[in-house]
Amino acid sequence: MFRSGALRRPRKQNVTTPSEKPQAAAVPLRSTAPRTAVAAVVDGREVDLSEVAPEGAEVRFLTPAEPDGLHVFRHSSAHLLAAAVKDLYPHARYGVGPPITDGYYYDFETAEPFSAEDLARIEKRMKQLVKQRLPFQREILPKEEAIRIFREQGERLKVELVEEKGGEQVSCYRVGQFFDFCEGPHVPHTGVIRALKVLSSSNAYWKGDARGIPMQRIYATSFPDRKQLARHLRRLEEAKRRDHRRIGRLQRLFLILEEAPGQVVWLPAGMGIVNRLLEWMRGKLDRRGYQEIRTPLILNESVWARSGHLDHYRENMYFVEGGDQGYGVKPMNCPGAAMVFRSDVRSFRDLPLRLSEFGLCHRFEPSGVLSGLTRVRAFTQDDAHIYCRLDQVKAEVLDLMDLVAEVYEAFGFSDLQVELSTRPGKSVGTDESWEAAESALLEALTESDATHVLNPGDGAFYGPKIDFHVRDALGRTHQCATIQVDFSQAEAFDLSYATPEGARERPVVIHRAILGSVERFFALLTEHTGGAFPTWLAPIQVAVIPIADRHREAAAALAGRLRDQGFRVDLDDRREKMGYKIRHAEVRRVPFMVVLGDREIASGALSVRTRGRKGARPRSEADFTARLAELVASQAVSP
RNA sequence: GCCCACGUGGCUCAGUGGUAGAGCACUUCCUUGGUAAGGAAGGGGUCACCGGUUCAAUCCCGGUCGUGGGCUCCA
Repeated sequence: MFRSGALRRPRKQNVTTPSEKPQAAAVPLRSTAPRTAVAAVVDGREVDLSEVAPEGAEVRFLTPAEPDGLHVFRHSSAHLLAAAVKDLYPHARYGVGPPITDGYYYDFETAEPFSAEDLARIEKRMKQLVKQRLPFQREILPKEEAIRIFREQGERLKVELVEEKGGEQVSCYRVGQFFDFCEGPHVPHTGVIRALKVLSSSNAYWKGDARGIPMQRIYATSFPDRKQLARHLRRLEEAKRRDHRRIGRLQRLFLILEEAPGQVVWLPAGMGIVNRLLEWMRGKLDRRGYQEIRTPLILNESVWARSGHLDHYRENMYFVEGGDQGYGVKPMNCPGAAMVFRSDVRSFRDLPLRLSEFGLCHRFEPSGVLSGLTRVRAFTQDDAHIYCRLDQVKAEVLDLMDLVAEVYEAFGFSDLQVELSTRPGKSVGTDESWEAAESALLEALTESDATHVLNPGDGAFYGPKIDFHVRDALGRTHQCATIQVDFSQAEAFDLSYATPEGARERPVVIHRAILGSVERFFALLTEHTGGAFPTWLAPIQVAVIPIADRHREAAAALAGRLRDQGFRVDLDDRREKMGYKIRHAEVRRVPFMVVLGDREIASGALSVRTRGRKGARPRSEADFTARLAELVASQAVSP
């Protein structure tokens, strides 16, 4: 518990609560707020409902139904979490506790990490505090006073924060016995946090500095009602169910060997999907004037010295020796592409030169960040380098945006978020070229009607870029496609082309990946579809299931006919019950199951079951194959 | 890389200081069955690896490797 001195309220004369201001004759916002409001925006400033709006002020109320309101709600929940932790573990010093996507966390400095039992206790305590409907009370006090209080309480982290961030007057909040440095606003009382769940704990560092103070972070979430919480928890379950590592195991798509951490072993089923995916991409690239190349996996160190990787990327690279020469394993495909460009005399007539490469890149990632197919040490980039003039950038980017949309829509990803990142502090290239490139990107974005977010100063040192984030079936976003302008490569590799006047000029390079890493895209697609791959990609498209031994011959004949038409068919003629085989196919998410028994043989029709749908419908073989062919040809998203 | 947890048959996981179990999967036999698991029998594990403590280690301790979650979305 807090020592008594710390508990004492700051003396009255030091406190300026809004209600004590002269204009306090007016009524607090709360009295006119809708029931679900958690805070208000008065003239653009977020405030507590206990505050009073000045005459004629513009007032808007925030509810958890909107992002800003939910933010306040979760922020208050974080305070509640810290309050519970301080009740139960008085020695835990509290750090920071912001709301995050889907919840909030709070960091504590403790000797011992929190166990699962601790988390359960904390959740229980939080719920007790909710029942008490404790008010969130704002207190404004002088900086020195706040520092004194936190120092008395032994909260050295808070002292540090107040010293760093506090103005002359410092805003703090009290909820029950818990007192925290915080700008607010907050919900009126803990009672509104009706549904909460403590999720997990893990390690973090004070201010994110791995050399700094280790902290124990507790993740939790909260909602204004239990239904929403239940829905969220169901979604978490669903995410687990769709985990590409689980499905990869179940459907025998890929392996990751202990002997080769961070690298993927593609099994036949997964390899087939990847191959079909890449063939499909190749078709698109052909039509858009790309020329595919393949460059060496390992290149002499001199190349990496020239490209700058040796200076800036060394710790992420693998090196090998051959003879007395040192070689670097490529972490990116750019130098190879640059050498292809340089291998011939280029003229302005050759531009834009679009060189694509499905290049296998190796990057030494720290062991702690590896994860399934999403964070690996070896991956295939669906890369391309477009060599063009600065004035061609816009047209190329427009074409790329079109390609990105086309590719992602084909898999049912309709929600693409676009980010434009501009020149960072440290960068190469002239002011004029940056300006031209940035405006080319911006114009392309505008013309393609893409709503985008601006990330000023977040571009690469060699040029501005556009990143794409896709939203999957569970509402999670993933960074995939990227378009980057590069002013550095042409210089580093002395690339040039002949202008109409016969002069030599440096081309601008556009790097771009559409799928990003093929491995990561595969993971995304697996989780997005829950393993129910669209028919054109599915490892097995049809499971042919004979009912009894006497139907095996007809089933084999049918399977043969389907295979002759190019379909991928599994003939399940094991001596098992039909229901068992149906289940087998359903679990593997085979798009179609065709059951063959006496009835089918007599009628000549097929009984076709579609995955995920109970029962079967009769269909003529011709209809069925026509339907299959159509699904494949159109690359239908479902089934 | 750092912190925490975990590593037991192909998979999911139980378990104990006295050289190990379940379900699924697999094999064989019986069953010939109408849209998500028929029955029986059987095979399969140096309990991740290396070292230590102990009469005895899968279990306790240390190390290594691997896996998982996390490592600021800034009061």
